[in-house]
Amino acid sequence: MSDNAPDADAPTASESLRRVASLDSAANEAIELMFFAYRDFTDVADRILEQHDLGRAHHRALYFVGTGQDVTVGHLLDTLNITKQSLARVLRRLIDLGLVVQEVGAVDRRQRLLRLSGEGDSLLQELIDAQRHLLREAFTEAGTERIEGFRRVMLAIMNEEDSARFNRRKRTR
Amino acid sequence: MSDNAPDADAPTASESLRRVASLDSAANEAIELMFFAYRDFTDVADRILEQHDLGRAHHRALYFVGTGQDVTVGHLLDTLNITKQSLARVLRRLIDLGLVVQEVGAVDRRQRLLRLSGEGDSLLQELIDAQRHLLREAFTEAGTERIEGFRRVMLAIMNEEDSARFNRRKRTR
DNA sequence: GATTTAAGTCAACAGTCCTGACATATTTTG
DNA sequence: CAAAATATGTCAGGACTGTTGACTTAAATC
Repeated sequence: MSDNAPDADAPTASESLRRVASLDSAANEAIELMFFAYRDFTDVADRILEQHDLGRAHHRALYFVGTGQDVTVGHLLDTLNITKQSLARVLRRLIDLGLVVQEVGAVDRRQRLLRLSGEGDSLLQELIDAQRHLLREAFTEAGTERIEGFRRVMLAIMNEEDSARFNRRKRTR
Repeated sequence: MSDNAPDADAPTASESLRRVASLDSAANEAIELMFFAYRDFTDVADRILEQHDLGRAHHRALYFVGTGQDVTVGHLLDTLNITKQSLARVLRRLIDLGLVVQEVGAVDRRQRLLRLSGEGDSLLQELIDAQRHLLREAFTEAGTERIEGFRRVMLAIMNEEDSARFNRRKRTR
């Protein structure tokens, strides 16, 4: 059922115990894998952000503004799951620095459509390049045939709301 | 080489271009996988921590104190990559709450060996259970044969220092 | 015209991280 | 043994990111 072995006979009690135990120990290990891998993944971006006196919050806003279409403040609030105040502070800084520009929505003039300036885009590209480079190397080191396993597990870790958001974003681009 | 096709002949220029491009697009996708998966992974713990008025920093300290042996303040500083001040504040709280206890090192009396109280341990177990449960479900959903791909990629994402630390911790337990 | 919605703003507070400086106890070293 | 190094703790102060709650403005919708 779960693996593709032709189950000639049902798993014995001890076998299924072993299976559960190994799933548990893999999960225990994965707790640490998540911690260390995520830390090093964010580190490569943090080093670039530091040079511009920006933080992770700016990175996230820049990212979702730059990779989406017709991104409004409301969309950003939804995607980032933070409050209007938190976002406002971050967005204000990005706008003041000239990295993000706003324009009044064509359909709904209450909306402020956000997009990156040329400068904002080159910073974002620098950040994406750094993380993409790290991941490309990791895929090569792990073996490209392992990418699919990584993908599927990461997708399964995400909650429904986020995997829906993820797929929506993918489709839209 | 990278896929399991019997490479009868060397890859053409356009093939190797395609391969690089697909590696890039997998890496682009992975940037978002990391963001959303990590957020949901930490969320399950955050919900528990909230009930105890503790934050992520307390979680991390609790985790590494509880899963290591003869953990000193210095070890914790190394593992967490934060400053003494940051750790001190967090540790003070955990000690005041009676979740962590200190004892003077037997070999080196300058050291303070840290360990969890019964209460600290049950909180840690609650946190680990929540994340382990999420990961176990994810492994099952993705298919247990995909765990190895996930593992290897995550390990490869980690920098050398952290993968060394990771392996050291594994061996020690 | 009244209500709802999108966005911006003010004030205040909390958690977590940082730097730099300095104190104490203990171990190691010359 | 005295001096230097190490492990820990602590003080002061600053930065960033997140929170809640209340209020305003402008535009869309009913």
